[in-house]
Amino acid sequence: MQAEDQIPDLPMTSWAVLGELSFDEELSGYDLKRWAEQSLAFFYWAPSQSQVYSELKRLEQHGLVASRVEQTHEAKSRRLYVITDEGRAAMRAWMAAEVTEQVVLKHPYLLRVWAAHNGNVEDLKRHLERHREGLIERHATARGHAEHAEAVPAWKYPAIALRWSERALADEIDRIDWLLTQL
Amino acid sequence: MQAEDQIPDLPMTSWAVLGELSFDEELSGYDLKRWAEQSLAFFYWAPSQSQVYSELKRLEQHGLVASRVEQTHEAKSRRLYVITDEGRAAMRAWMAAEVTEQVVLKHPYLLRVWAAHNGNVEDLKRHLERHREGLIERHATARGHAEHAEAVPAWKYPAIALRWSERALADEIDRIDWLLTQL
DNA sequence: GGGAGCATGTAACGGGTTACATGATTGG
DNA sequence: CCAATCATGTAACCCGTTACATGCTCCC
Repeated sequence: MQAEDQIPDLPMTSWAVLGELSFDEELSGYDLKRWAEQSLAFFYWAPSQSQVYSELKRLEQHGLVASRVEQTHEAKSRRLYVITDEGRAAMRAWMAAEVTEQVVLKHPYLLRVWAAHNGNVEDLKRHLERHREGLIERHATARGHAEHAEAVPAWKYPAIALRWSERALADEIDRIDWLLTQL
Repeated sequence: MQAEDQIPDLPMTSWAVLGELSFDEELSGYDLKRWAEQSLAFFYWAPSQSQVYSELKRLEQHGLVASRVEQTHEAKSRRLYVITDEGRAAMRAWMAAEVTEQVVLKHPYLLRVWAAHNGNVEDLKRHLERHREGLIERHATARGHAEHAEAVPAWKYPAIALRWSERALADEIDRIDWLLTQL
């Protein structure tokens, strides 16, 4: 009776891809990659193109997704994937199970702050300011995506995740500003 | 004249280990691992034990560190590493160069928030609350380490990095609380 | 006509993890 | 005496990236 026992052992990225398909749309590897860049990338990861395809193969081997080939035009086709009932059951079980994975943060800028006695502090400040500029942009992008998602009822939870990302980026900007006062 | 050209091409974790040795203490692989857990782990990563040893080998092959064997007791020895002048030069060049690596965040809880329509929201909330408890603990630990580091002048920058981590964890806790109101 | 975007896939590589293996020392 | 900690290392494995390879379609 324990759902956990039936959870197939997949890497996290598989769950991310299966999660995308759990929104019940028929999507190609290409679609999945682009969508991941606009949502998952903010709090999880943007998988490489080649990985999306290999994860789809893996999921299909496990019977969690099914595919068909669509003949877009005479000499062109694309493979479209849908989640199966097994896939939906796996997602449910995965959601119910304890979270065993750790939150991973790898912050190359903080590594340099930590080791700042090896270099010039003004150089480091310039690096941080450039980082800050990128964050401002990402923050605006996250807000845009969040607003977009909020307009679609089925995307309630993606919208919450994107608002979280917006907040996380705002917090990160504040902390960069704080860092600049400390250096 | 461009320092960047002379930077050996090493994975980030190598720089983390070399960075530890840049504080001019003679340390064993075991020491390095433990210290990483207490500082680097908060904003970068806790490398596995086996990796520390292999990174040290790599660094020694590049001439960035040097080692000697200390005979602790008759039948027991440990290998102690120090940074070389070349290693110090490499660290300086690395600090001056543009930061090309991306900040990596992999948040398994947010992935589940994003895909929350697949499961029970109450389950998810419970997972988040457990996560919150862990964060409270980590927050206290970070503060302790930061206070400890602040007492040592040579650890000025590690102390700043740890204070940053303390703030990052406080922000993360606030965002979890916000998430719980939204679900 | 040409460049941007659509679209899919393979192969090589490597960073990093887990598991295995071993054994001494220290403190309760 | 026994468990925890100190201490080092190897081997297998795999996730994920980069680079390579190919070719169509749409729009300016």
